[in-house]
Amino acid sequence: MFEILKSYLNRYVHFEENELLFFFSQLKPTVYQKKEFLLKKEQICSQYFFILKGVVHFHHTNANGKEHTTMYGIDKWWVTNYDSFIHQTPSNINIQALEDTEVLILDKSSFDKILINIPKFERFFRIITEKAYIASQRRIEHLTQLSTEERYTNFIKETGNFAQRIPQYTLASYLNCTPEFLSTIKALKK
Amino acid sequence: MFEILKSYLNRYVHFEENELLFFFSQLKPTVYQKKEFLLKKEQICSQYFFILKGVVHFHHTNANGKEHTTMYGIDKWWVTNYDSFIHQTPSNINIQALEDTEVLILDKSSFDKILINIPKFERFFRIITEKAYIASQRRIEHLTQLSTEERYTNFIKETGNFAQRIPQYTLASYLNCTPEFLSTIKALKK
DNA sequence: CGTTGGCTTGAGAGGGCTCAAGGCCAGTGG
DNA sequence: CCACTGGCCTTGAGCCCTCTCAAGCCAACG
Repeated sequence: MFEILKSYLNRYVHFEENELLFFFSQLKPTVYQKKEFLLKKEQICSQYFFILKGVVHFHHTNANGKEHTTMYGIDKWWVTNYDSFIHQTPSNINIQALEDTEVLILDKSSFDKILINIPKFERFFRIITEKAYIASQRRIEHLTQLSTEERYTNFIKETGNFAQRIPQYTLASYLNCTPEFLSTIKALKK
Repeated sequence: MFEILKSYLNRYVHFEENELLFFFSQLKPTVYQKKEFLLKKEQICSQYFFILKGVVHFHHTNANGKEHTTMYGIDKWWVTNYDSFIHQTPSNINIQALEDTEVLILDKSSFDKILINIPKFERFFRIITEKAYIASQRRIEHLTQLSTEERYTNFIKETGNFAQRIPQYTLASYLNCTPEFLSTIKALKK
């Protein structure tokens, strides 16, 4: 189970065996059933999740009462609500499993402890965060530069058959359009 | 000149005097005139900028030949094109001064050297990056959840009179609308 | 096998765009 | 020091992309 994570960690920073063992000792393997919540709105997010297998989505209900997906998390991603996790403030979003999902949980207190004990993990999490930031910037570019149809086409191109694993209404809101319009786009492309 | 940066650094991580001196020794004070480029598209971004005073904007020309501002940088911000800087790949955007702008420049090679010599800076840049990421996430929320008018009102509320320091057509593209429409919105709000 | 949630289809409406023209400075050169 | 010019902002008309609302369909699940 830790093998997946080990190869992931070593891709960015080289860790010694004892450092890895200490890190792994802080992780709690957990399984969430489909539709189960990893984090609920208003809670303070005290966990960093490494997804071993499955899919989650970040979502919240906006001012007009519509559910809006802001992000997906899949296999081999570290995910958390950064704002809530870092600042220990109430979350403005839910994190919910879209499939049965296996994760490794790192508590905020363990996270802080690891960073103090093994500075290399500062490096590791800096790099992870940089990648998340770069992805976020690309998302903004897509939202502002591409038409809805282009965003859809691009999503399919980049993620392959991932779209078949998620409810279409979540994808619509992720792409920033209505389910009806996404449906129309799909019909046009056939 | 380094006093501003010193108080900024110590806000996030406590540094010893000698660590700060080493860090400062790596920085190159520079002034860019209004309209001068800090980075041009296609160049590899090899510099991290700390803005002491002034304003810059990140922009590029999109497929339809329109200039698009993706981000502003102001006093006391660390800015760079992360994607280009981290991966040492050609930049897809320009960084250009909107006013005469004083910066401290940190080269990629110095950046790498500092991180190796003083691991505390890993912590510092992790925290900086987390903040940039959180801001980026909030920007996505605004783009997807708010109307153009709400985005404008919100921008004014959050930045005060900053809007008066920048050309309105750059703000229009930052808010993801046309200059004409932004002009209409402003007229409506009087 | 009925119910419920998600997807599709279609009509009508509107937010924001395009295109075009006019006005208002700020900067430049004579 | 003034006239000129080019860039930026404004205003308006017409249009289109995407939304809202409504109805029907289908698959999954109790």
